[in-house]
Amino acid sequence: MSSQERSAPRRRNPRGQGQVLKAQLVDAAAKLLSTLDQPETLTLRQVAREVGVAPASIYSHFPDLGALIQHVLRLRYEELARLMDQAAQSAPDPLVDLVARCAAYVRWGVGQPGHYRTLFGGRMPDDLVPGSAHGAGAELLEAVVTSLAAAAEGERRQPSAEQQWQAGLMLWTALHGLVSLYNDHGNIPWPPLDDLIADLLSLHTGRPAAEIAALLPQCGDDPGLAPDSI
Amino acid sequence: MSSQERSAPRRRNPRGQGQVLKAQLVDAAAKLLSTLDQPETLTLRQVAREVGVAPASIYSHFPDLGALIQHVLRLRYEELARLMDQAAQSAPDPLVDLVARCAAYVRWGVGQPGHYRTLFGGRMPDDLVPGSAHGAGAELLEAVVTSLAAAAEGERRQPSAEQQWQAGLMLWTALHGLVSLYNDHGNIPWPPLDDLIADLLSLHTGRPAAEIAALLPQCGDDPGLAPDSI
DNA sequence: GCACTAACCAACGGTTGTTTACTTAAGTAA
DNA sequence: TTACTTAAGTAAACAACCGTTGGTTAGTGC
Repeated sequence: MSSQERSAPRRRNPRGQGQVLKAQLVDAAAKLLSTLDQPETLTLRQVAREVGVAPASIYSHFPDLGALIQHVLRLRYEELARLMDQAAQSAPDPLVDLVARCAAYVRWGVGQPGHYRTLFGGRMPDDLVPGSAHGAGAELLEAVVTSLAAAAEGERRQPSAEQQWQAGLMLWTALHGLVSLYNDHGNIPWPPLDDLIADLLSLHTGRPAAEIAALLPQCGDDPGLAPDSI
Repeated sequence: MSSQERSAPRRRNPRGQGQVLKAQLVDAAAKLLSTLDQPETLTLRQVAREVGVAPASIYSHFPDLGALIQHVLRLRYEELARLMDQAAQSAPDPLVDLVARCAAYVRWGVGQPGHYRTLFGGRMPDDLVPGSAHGAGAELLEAVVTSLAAAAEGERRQPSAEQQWQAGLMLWTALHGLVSLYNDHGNIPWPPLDDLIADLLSLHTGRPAAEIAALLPQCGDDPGLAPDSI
């Protein structure tokens, strides 16, 4: 697994290029976080080994291990938020917006199980997860609540603010439960993911599942960002 | 936290009472598993300290740390299954059965966050979690699927077996997401738990939330087992 | 006294995060 | 070219843990 056991003493970066190692450290930590069975067992020395550098060298770029992890998590969190916003940015109406947003959420979570668990699994100490400090993805949640409420316009009865909030919460918990169990229990026979997303959104919007399914963006649509950054 | 630093060398148990320590070890491990922020970082030496015993003494009763943890998890799993069955055993009809079962699940999960995470959080290595080896609470899931299908009898269209399975899955993911997020993110303003349960079951059964809420057993009903065994 | 059981002590080999002191090399200015 | 400065990274050590083992002690009941 490790690229180099003890091969070359590693070509040192030139004078002003100290940031190169920093980027390598971030990439390696991200890769390990998403690869490890238990992301919270990420080790400073693992990162150092992955990059091929001495453990102490990390302290030139991050004050401690926690700061490195926190930096990686912040990047992932921003990536997810950006992805959801991009998915919804050209939506012609609130329902499409909601569907695109939720589909992006689920697909990102299923596509990156390690990162998802690390961000939303509640495993990391709270002060390490960026969103958690402000309410665990509060921005994402609020966007979903807003979209859901807007999509529910024109219903028979206008729900109160509390009801809107509760409905959004329920939707988020359902999305989270779907991603979590889908990721953690691959051994049970899951239906196609898109069917589940459509079914879930159908339940929470009251629209027929077929209508939702027709609105689901294709998997290849709007990748948002190429998988270059790991 | 630890009861005794290094006080007395611990009164030795009498001749035939070697099992006393075993029970104490199980209790201590269970307590630590439910208390620790990261249950998977449970340590043999932590258990030994909690009981006030030398680390090596554990090996008289369990072959290794994994066996001890596995034993504790099996107990918790059986406790949850028994609790759900007891909650539903005197249900007059499938809907009440379903509501009682799901309410028991959620309440147990919310009442014992550490145990719930340990069992269903996907944190432990698979071979340590008893249910996971056979499909992660497959029995619980099947019971829910059955109840949900029975409760949906008399609907307009009879769903196919696949549809029943998918509906049960969706219900379980929703329950799991609710418990997980409720436990992990206490900082966001949650509505009363019973409201959420009623709302969730209302979505998944198509019945009015008020009807479900009326069926919810009171919190004190049928404790099933006293909180004696930790 | 003797056998047995319950539990202990000390150690081994390993891991971890972090610190301190040091080396090497690149760029800069004389 | 040579000397100086400073960034980049290393090596070695530290103290704290970990799971596990082998051999040992001390009480108990016959």
